[in-house]
Order: sequence, then C-alpha cells, then structure tokens
Amino acid sequence: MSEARTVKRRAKNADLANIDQASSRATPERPRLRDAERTSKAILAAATKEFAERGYGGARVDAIAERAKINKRMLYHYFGGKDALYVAVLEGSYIAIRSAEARLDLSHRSPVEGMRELVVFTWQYFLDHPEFLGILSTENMHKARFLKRSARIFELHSPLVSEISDLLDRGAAAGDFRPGCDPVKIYMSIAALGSFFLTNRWTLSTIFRRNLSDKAEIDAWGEHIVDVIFAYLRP
Amino acid sequence: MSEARTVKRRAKNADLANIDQASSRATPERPRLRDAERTSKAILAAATKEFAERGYGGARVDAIAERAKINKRMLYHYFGGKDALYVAVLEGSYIAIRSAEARLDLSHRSPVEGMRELVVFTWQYFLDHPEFLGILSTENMHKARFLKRSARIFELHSPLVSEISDLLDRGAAAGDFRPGCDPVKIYMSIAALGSFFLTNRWTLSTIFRRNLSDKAEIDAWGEHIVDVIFAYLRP
Amino acid sequence: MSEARTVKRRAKNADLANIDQASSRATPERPRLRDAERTSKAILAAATKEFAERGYGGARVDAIAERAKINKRMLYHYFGGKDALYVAVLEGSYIAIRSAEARLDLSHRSPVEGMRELVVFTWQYFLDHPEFLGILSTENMHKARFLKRSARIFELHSPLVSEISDLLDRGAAAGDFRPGCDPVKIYMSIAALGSFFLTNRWTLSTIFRRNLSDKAEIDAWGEHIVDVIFAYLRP
Amino acid sequence: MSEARTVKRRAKNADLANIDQASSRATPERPRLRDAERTSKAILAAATKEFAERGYGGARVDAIAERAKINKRMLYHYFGGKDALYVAVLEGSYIAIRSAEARLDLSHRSPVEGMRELVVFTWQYFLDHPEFLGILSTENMHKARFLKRSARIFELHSPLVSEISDLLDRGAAAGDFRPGCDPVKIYMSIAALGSFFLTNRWTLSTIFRRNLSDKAEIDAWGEHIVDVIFAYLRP
DNA sequence: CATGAATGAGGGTTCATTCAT
DNA sequence: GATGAATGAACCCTCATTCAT
Repeated sequence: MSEARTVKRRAKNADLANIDQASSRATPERPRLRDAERTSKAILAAATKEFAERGYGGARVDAIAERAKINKRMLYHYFGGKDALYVAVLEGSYIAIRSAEARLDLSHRSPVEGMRELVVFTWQYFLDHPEFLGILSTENMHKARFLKRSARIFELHSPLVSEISDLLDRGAAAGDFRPGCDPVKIYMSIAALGSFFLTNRWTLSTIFRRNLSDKAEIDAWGEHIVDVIFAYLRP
Repeated sequence: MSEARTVKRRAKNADLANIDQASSRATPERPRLRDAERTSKAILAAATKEFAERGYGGARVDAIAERAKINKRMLYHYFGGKDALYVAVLEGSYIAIRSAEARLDLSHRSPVEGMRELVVFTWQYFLDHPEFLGILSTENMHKARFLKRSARIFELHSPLVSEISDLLDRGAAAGDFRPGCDPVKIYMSIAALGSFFLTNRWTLSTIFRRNLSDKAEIDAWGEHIVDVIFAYLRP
Repeated sequence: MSEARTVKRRAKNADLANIDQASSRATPERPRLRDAERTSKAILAAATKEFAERGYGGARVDAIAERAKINKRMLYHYFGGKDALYVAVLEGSYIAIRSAEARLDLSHRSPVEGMRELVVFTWQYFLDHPEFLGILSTENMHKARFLKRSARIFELHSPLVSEISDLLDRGAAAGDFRPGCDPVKIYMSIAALGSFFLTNRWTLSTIFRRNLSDKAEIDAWGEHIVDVIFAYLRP
Repeated sequence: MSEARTVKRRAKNADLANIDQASSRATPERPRLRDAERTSKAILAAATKEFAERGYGGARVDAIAERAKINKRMLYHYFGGKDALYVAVLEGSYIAIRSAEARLDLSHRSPVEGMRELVVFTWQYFLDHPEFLGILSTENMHKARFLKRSARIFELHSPLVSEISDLLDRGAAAGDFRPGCDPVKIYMSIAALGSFFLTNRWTLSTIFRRNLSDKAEIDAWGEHIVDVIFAYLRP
C-alpha cells in the first residue's frame, strides 16, 4: 500500500546565504505565528546544523523541529520530508558559499592579491561555517547521491572556475605564477588543505597530542595554506 | 552514539594489523580449530566495511553480522556491543596504516627518496583502503569521542613524526629541503591532499562535472600531491 | 535515503486452513515463549480478524500485535511488514476455504445432492468465517492489487471449477439440470447470494427495518439461495 | 471511525439526488452568486468519490478538498467534519438511487415488463454509479453505524418495497409469477447478483483468470441476472 | 559455542482538525 | 467567506540488545 503522495511544496527560499539572520525580524514582539517565510527559514537553519553535526542518518527530525522551535509537522508541510529537507540544505549550503565567493570580485584584483584573497576567504569561510564542511562530509559519505539530483549545481560552479582560471592566466602572463596550472586542481588544493584540517582536527589532535582547535594552531594553518599554494604557483 | 551505551566487553584482539587476512586461514586443513579467532576477525572486517560505508549511526549490527556470516549474538559475545566493536575497528584501522608505514623504513633512504616514498605510500594506502578514510570521517564527525578513550594511540604515532622529522632534518642539512619545516604540518598536508580528493570526489565530480574516479584523474592527483609537497619543501 | 532493506522472511505456514486452532497446543503450561510456529500462527489469526473487520487501511499493526498477544516487533520478524502480512492473510483465507471445499468430495455425489451440498457448504462457510468475506471486501476495494501478485491463486481454483463443471455435466445428462450452464456463473451466483446478504445485512436491516441478523432470517436466506439456484438449474 | 468525533454541523443540503450535476450551474451568467451551494455540492461530489474509492478510513480530507478544488477549511465550514460529511454522502447516495428508481414508474407497467425494468435498471445503475456500491461496502464494514443515525432512511425505502410487492401481486394474479414471493427477498436477490459481480470482480477475475471487466462479460452477467430472477419467479 | 526468538524505545511520517489573518 | 499555517495524536516501522534453548 504505502501509496506515496507526492510532495507538493518545496523550499521557497532561493538565496540561503543569510541563514544566520533567519530568526531576526522587523516585529520581534510577535515571535512565531503565521509567518511562513520565517518558519521555513528557521527549519532550514536548524536542519543545516543538525545534518552537519550528525549526518543524514544521525540527524533527527524531532531534533530539527526542536532547534527550529516549530512543530514537527511543519517540517513536512514546508519541505515534504527528511530527504527533501536535506536536499534543500545541501543546495542552500552551496549557494551560500558560492554567493559569498562571488562577492570577492577577483577579476578586479591583481593575480597575487586575488589568489591570496581566495585562499584566505576560503579558509575563513570554512572556519565560520562548520556546517558547510559537515554537510559536504555527509553528502560524500553517500557518494553525492542527493547532489546529483540537483540540476543547477554545475552552473553554480562554473563562474568560480572561470575566475580562478582568469587569475592564473593573468598571473602567468605577469610572471607571478608558473603557467599551465589547472584551476580546478588549485581550488581543490586550497579546499583540501582547509577542509582536512578542520574536519579531521579531532582525530589529528588526538593522535599527535596537539590541540589543533587552539587559535594559534588555526591561524598558523591558515598561513600554511597560503604558503603551500604560493609555493606551488611559484614559477 | 548520542545515547552512550555502557560498554561491557572490549575487543580481545590486540593486533588488528592483519584485518585484510581475516577471512583467510593459515591452516585450511584444520577447519574447525581456532574458529573463535577466525570469527572475531570476520566480524571485525565486516564491521570495518560497514562503519566506513555508513558511519557509526548508519551502520547496522544486523548488517555486520550478515556480512561476517555469523550469528548476531556472536558479535555481542566477542565484542560486547556496537560501541566496543566500533572502537576495535577504529584502533585496528590506525594500527594497520601505521604498521604498513613502519615497513617503509624511511630512515634508510635519502631525504628526497624517503619523502617521495612517504607521499606515494600514503596516497596509495588511501586508495587501497577506502574504509580507513571512511572510519576517520565518521570518527571526526563525532569529534574523536571514541579515539580519545584509546590510551595507546599517541604512542602509535610518535614514530611517524620522528621519521618525518628525521627526513626533514637530513633534507635540510643536505640542502634538498628548506629548513624549519614542521613534520606534523608536512604529514597533515600530505594526508589532506590525498584524503580530501578521495573522500570528497563525489561532490567534486558533480560540481565540476569531471569524473574524479577515473584512473587518469586519480593518477594525476597523485602526481599533483608530490608536486605540491616538493614545491613547498623546495629551499 | 530510506534505503529499504529487503524483507528476508515470509510466512512459513503453507496450509493456513487451521488458523482457528492456532492457539491450541500440546503444552499449554508454557504459553508464549520461543515458539516460532505458534507465534506466527497467532499473528496470522489476529491479522485475519483485524484486516477483515477494519480493512487494510483501517487495520492497526498495534491492534494485531495486541490481539495476538505478541510484541509488535515479532510481526516484522515473521512477516516483514503490514503489506506482506496482509498478503499472507489473503492467501491463507483462500487456501482455507478451498481446502474445506475440497473435502466435500462432490465427485462422489449425485448431481442434485452435490449441488445442494455445495450451496449449503458455501453458505455455512460464509456464516462461520465472517473474516473471509471481510478480507474479500477489502481486497476488492483495492481492486485485487495484492491478490494479483499471488502466483498460485489460479491453480488453487481450477479444481473447484472442474468439480462444478462435472456436477453440471452429470446433472444435464441425467435430466436434472438444464444443459449449457457455465460453472463459473453458477458458483458466482451462489457466492453472490450468500456473500451479499451477510456483508450487506447491516445496511439492509436498516433500510428495510428488518433484523437480518436474526437466526430465522439467516436460515430463511440459506433456503432461498438453494431455491434460487435450483430454479435456475431446472431444465 | 473508531474514534467517534463529535459532529458539530450537519449537511445543509436536503436533496442530494442531483449530485451528478453538482458542478454545473443553472445560471452561468451569474458567476459569483450561490457559490455557497455550488461549493458544498462540489465537496459532496468529491467526498462521494473519495469515500467510495478508499473507504471511510482510507479517505483523506485533504484529498477531498483537492478533488473539490476548495480550501480544506470550507469542508469544515459546510459539513463540520469528516464524519458528518460521510453521513451526508451516505444519505445522498441512497436518495439518488431511490429517486432514480421512483422515476421507473413500475406501477404503470405489466408485471413481467416492470420486473425486467427493475432488474435492468438496478444493474445499470450499479454499473453507472460505482461510488454507490463503494459507499455501501464501506458502510457495511462499519456495520451501518452511520446509517442507523439517519431517521428518514426507512421511509425512503418503503415505496420501493410497495412497488415490488405490487408487481409480485399483479404477476401472481396474472399467472406470470408464482405466488408468495417476498418483495424484499426479490430485491435483495437482484441487488446481490448485481452488486457482488461488480464489487468482487477484481478478485473473481484473478482467481478464475477471466477478465470480468470486459464488456461482453458484463453484458452477459446482466442477462444472467434477468434469467435467474425470472427462473425463480416462474410459477 | 551457537542460534534465533523476543523486546522496548524511538524514528520518520501522516492525519483530522483548529487558529490567526 | 476564505486561506493556509499550525498542532498533537497516532501509525508503520527499525534498531540495538537480551533471553531461552
């Protein structure tokens, strides 16, 4: 039986970059009533945290509802189910980082300056948005099963590749970078160094008996990434 | 994991380095002897796969029993429960990689040769043992809660740091490497570049529309890691 | 996600004709422990009642567990789920009536005697097994969705058609029945008159203000069926 | 149904005989007038289908609202709730068939002609109004719990009994029918043969491997009903 | 040592209904 | 009158674990 009724409604919020501000509002004196947009943003923000912290399987719908301070039923009302909510979180996470990245405006900077900006931004973004790394980790554990469904995800990323490519070309032309670098490899190297440190710092801190969550260690690693990338780009 | 179940038994198997051989038996002519050891190895191997593929929360005790082709009750008999089994898997995974690493015998190689060997070995090990990365990912999602319990995990890693340190010192003395490099940072960089590519290749393949599971891409990335590390070490 | 794990186990009891005796046992002093056969029969008997009374959708898994006095979990252990349990009930119901019918041994009776026996048996069976009619009603509301899955259901019914066909042929040859009657139509007429009265007596009693659940009414209807069928068969 | 919800409102529409025309309006030139009546008829028509197809328990209030293309809240506004809506559907269904029947005007026909007319009409009505049989089936599964509440239901049916009684008396007097037939039994036989075939054809088609939804089969059964009834009435 | 039946505590999801606008 | 957001009570099902044999 179990005649699955099709989900009628999906997330309405295209731009999820401002998840953090979801709970702020013009009229705080009426906190949580009859406000569809606020409710759905609150659900998304709560779900992002829950999924990031516990993974898809470990995330609890009840916990999301509680975090969002909404009735569990609303989650189904707005998103249709755990799966669809997760997909919304996933897309929202990518949209958020790519939107922030786009604001860097790398094309108007010198190659060296732009590259440094990109590395520093990426590292800082990872630091400020641990949920993003958590979501990625979870999604990869599932071999990107959900992300593959997303039609627009590639288009979202082509500007990033173009901008890095542009930086590399200009850098090579100016003699700042060695020529022939693959922009995707560069980005992946930046992301690898940043992401690995932050997501794996718990086991790394244990096996090396060194608290990698200390500010000093974190700052040092940020500089390290810059050093590594520029050493690699050095002509 | 959230609901910490009291662990009643612990793994009885000290040396878990030979997980791979779990299902083979040294003396097939004596089929019913040492079944206890064989059973517990089968459980451990099955659990390693299951935990790596699905994470702690997603792993199913029934699935482990089925993979190991043993009665579920045996799992409790030998390991005491899901938690303890997971800890055994975790320790076993670290022991396995560190044991293999130790066999590299870096101290008898030239700095450049030894460093290349370490990078290549690490990359190859990650490629050959996807469970290892899966286990790490899971454990970090739990902020190394289980690993912290392990007393001997630090000792397991100090030889690694020493050997890298020795390589770096010898390399700096010989003028092959720039001086002052932190061996932990070097190892983390190697691991970061390898681990990130492999664990995140699913989402990366999707967002960049480039099949990173292709042999050519994998091989290219292996060389890329070597390039990056040596570029960074260049005096 | 919801990675549906395939049901591993199905009802083990092929012959479900003796559902009623499911709860009787040789050693009643140990009522409900570690007895797989008894447990699964108890579940089936309870499910048959529940599904018959409330339909598929209205039946509650909890209610079945309570009726069977077993832990709800066992129901999934033995049958895999509500769907599969329902299918087991459905098949069991058909097997039960066809088994009882087969014991009539119509081929050794005279055509008139045999036909009367069939009509009376059918009526009495419907009276004694209200669950059967309830199950049929439910299954038809779902347009036999589940029954269609059953491979063996047709074979189960061909002996019935053969036996009625034989009765009709012999009756026609003896001049007792008019020739050319369709055995399926005859059976359907018998079933129609019996089934309709019993399943619809609740509304019929109300609209005609006549208590059709009275023994006198029931007996009279039984005779009526015989009259109608024989009137139709009269040469 | 088990959980009796207190009915707060009742259907406002006394005459439900014209359910079929629910969505047509007499005066299309005044589009926004009498929308209340139109809305309530739309709800009723939608509910009739939904209840007939899925039963009381299986029917979804949301589905009814969607079918009727009205806001769910309106359903509560006009009918008070699922229970009361169901009762309205039930009464409407009976009123509809009895109204149509009354238009047969059996008292002005010869006994044989009238009886044939009644049989054919009933069969055709069942064919044309599958919802009616679905509603009856559902209501009987609940042992006519809701129908019993209806005060006027008996009066609705006494004309039918009278007319059949009149046919039988006139037929017996004319030597066309055997005397002493019970009009209720006759009607129930007609209904039984027609209803059983249609409601049970899904399982019957499966067990006898014969597609009873084929036009040929349906037509043949209609004739069969006439044959059976007249065989029974034959003096 | 080994088996598989049994269990209780949730997990995701759905439903009829009410409330604020 | 009409809308759709909000709710709490189930409902089906799953899981790690224990118990009897």
